[in-house]
Amino acid sequence: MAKIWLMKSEPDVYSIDQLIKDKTTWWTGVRNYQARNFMMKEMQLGDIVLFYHSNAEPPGIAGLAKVTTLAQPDPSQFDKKSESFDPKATAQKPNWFCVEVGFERKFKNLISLDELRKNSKLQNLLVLKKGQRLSIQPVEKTDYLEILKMEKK
DNA sequence: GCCAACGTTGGC
DNA sequence: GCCAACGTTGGC
Repeated sequence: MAKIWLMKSEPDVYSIDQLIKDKTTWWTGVRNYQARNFMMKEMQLGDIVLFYHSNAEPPGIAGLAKVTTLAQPDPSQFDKKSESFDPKATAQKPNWFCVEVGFERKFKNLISLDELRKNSKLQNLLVLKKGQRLSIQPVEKTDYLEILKMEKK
């Protein structure tokens, strides 16, 4: 069964509108081991992605994507010009991996962090926890279904 | 292996 | 722009 994930992106850097244009994108630049392990070890084809706009006005869930290719070495770790360059990584022993995600649907209205907070049914949602900086988070199915309900309101 | 110092994230 | 919270680094 497909798992559900929340993936953060700063819209100034990469927004859901850009994903609409690109149709798919490699989720490069993740440099946190926990987030990497989710992509590397747990994500499966067809997993659902809640596309979250962080550092945005307002922050919130902008729409849906899905995992279209399993984890591959993140090319940005080898690119000296990239901010995500990792001098310790080699082609034989890459340190970082990324999946490819494809656009599914943009919500008519962004579901803001504020709205999510106000929904008392979403107490398990990690993004609502104080100090939760992890850029890729697992989401429980019940929470996902509840979020979809919020979209229709 | 501890932990202080530092860098980053991300809401506000 | 501020700063709390967190992850990582590196000296010991």
